[in-house]
Amino acid sequence: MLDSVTHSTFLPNTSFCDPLMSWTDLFSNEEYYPAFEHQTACDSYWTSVHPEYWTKRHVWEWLQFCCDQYKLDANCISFCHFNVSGLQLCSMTQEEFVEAAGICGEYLYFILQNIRSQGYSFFTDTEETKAAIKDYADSNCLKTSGIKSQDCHSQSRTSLQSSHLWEFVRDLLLSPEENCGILEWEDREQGIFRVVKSEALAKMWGQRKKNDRMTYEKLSRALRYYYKTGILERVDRRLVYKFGKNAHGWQEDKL
DNA sequence: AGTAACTTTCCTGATT
DNA sequence: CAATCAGGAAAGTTAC
Repeated sequence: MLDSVTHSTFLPNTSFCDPLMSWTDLFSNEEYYPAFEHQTACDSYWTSVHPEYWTKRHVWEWLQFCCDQYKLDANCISFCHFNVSGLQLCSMTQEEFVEAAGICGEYLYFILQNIRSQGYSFFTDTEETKAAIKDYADSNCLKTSGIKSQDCHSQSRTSLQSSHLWEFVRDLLLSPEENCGILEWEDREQGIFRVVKSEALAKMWGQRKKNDRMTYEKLSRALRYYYKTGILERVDRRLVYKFGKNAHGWQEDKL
């Protein structure tokens, strides 16, 4: 059951998710406050969503967190460069980060890559990563005073890290805000869904796996292997799949 | 270090 | 014709 509630309960909006106080202060200036889409009904905080699925608002929340926690100088950050979705943010190179935020950009890039590869648990989970953060910050004359265990969450173990394709697909289906019409339910009760944007799906999966050579052809081959194990069942229609008896966490009444 | 499960890559051929 | 589906084969990756 635990793994079926992944993104929605990944992190409660508590502790370090101290809201928009300093953010508002920082960006009360119009020119640094580009309009981004209004938060939808699905009002998630950035920590509850994988970076690739962040909305522009999530990206801003993340920047705010970084500024607050790592004492980054917000004046160094060109916020119009970060008026992007999570998908776009994840495709930015280190150079682009530096261009957008100088030395802070380097640090932001480092933090983002760690979140992407290790989940939010990288903040606390191992001494190694803590040391890595400290080393990195030290070598760049940045403060790490904000990185404290109490800033994080004991329950931050989730499937963010889980890289199984079917779970990725399931979680995307369960996140209407993030999936951008890439996947859609055809029969919610029976677990039948359709791949609407096959290339986008492959791209997103490729980003998750850090593999820019991923294609829908290859992704679909992996999906077909699931027929054997009962994770998926065959539906004789193009781009249509159905969760099988061994898939879990997708059913509405069991979430 | 070995293994098994899972994923990626490539391929041939069929279907839509 | 292009996109997709079906799987076999083999190599690569990851978790334990």
